Amino acid sequence: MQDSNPTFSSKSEKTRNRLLKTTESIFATRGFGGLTLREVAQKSQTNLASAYYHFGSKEAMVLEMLQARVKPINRRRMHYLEKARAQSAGKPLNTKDILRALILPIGEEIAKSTHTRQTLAQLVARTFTEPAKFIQTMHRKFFGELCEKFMDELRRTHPKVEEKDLYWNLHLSISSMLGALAQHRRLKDFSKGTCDEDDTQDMIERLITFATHGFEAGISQPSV
Amino acid sequence: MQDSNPTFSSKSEKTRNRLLKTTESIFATRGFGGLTLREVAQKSQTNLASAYYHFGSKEAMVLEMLQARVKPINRRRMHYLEKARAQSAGKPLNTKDILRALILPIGEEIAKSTHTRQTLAQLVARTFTEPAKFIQTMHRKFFGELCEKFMDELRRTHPKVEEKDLYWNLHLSISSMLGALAQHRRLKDFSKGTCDEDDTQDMIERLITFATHGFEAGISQPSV
DNA sequence: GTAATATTAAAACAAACGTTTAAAATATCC
DNA sequence: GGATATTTTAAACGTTTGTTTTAATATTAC
Repeated sequence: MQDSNPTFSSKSEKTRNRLLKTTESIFATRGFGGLTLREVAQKSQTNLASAYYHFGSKEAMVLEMLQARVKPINRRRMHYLEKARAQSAGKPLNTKDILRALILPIGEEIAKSTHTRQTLAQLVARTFTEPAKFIQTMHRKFFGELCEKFMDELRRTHPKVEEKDLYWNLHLSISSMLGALAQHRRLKDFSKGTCDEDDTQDMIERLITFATHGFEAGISQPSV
Repeated sequence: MQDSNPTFSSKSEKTRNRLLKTTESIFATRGFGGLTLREVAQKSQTNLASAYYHFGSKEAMVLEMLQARVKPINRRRMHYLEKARAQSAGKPLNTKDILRALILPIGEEIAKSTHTRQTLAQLVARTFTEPAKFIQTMHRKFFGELCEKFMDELRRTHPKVEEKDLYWNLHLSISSMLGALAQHRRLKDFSKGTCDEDDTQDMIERLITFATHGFEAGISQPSV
């Protein structure tokens, strides 16, 4: 078996990236079960076996795509968190600052291009509803650590609030974010054109406000 | 082709219901693509062709299961809404009363049995992320009317708030509900045992509080 | 340029899918 | 209880799936 992660080639990298890009878009719209390697290969203008040459299996291919997408977003989340703490001069952060660090990076990624705008919202949301085991383990691996970092920050901001309440409301905040992302396209239809689904900036701001006030209402002793 | 909806039989109704029950549980955990008729038939202790005899196709079977599940929940939602309005003596309802009517029926259904507790949360959430077209049309059919009823009530409560803001925050409220339901099982793992996933009553109350305050923070002129 | 390697391409594999058909078994009705 | 309609069963259909194999084609190194 060949090395499934060749880094020395330059030409093939393009095929590889085309495959990943197609994988992303199909996985986002139809999920793991709805994604077929033949369609990915065809829409990437290459062969079926080529996908196997580069990734070894369907699972490995989707996994690699997810990692490539999720990692930079989580990096930016940590970046925002640390930046906020640097500016706060040792004082605890606002709930809003913490949740903004959680939500904003997704908005930035969505706003990057028309491609990601249509895709990433569904993609991220899908990783949470997909039942495939490897996605769940990936999830734990990628988000477990991140969640603890955010929990630490929330504990600092709300030192007298019970652990259980913090977990629950962080959970609800994350859920609202993912739910909103997953259903993003449905809003336009649902509001009969009143709401514009393309206004990413607006959505993110609304989400942050929504989550912040929901969070603070859910903990018994709001600190702000 | 036989009638796919025989109502005069009594014995076969049991097989039918067994098929629907199995369909529900598998669809909830693995989605439409992950559901196979062979597995449904096997776990229902009957034959593959039997499923075709009763429903005609995979799509029709899942659709019938969804209708049977969603309809009573929406009925209870309307019931709560009308009850609240009867008690308010013509005055506009609180935001919380409206959102409670939206959220509570799902909690009641979840609390009904251990079977539904494990299943329904995922099931409802999945109808929103599933890409299958027939689910989307069903969705519009079942929830379109309901949403307008709730929008009417929200307009009455917040007469000076812009239409767009109402839509957005109802959207976010629904999203947070579905997101929380979809990820319900993950909370225990995520909180390392701090939170009990089985406490449905607690979850529903938290959800209502979260959504209500998120909603009211998102509209420019809160009326309460 | 030639040998070695990395990459694509075509074809075939077994397994699993939704669906159909035809016959056996069961229940219902007079 | 026999005729009729209803339900269950078993077997097969054609497709499509993920995966493997084998050969052809680019690319790289010397």
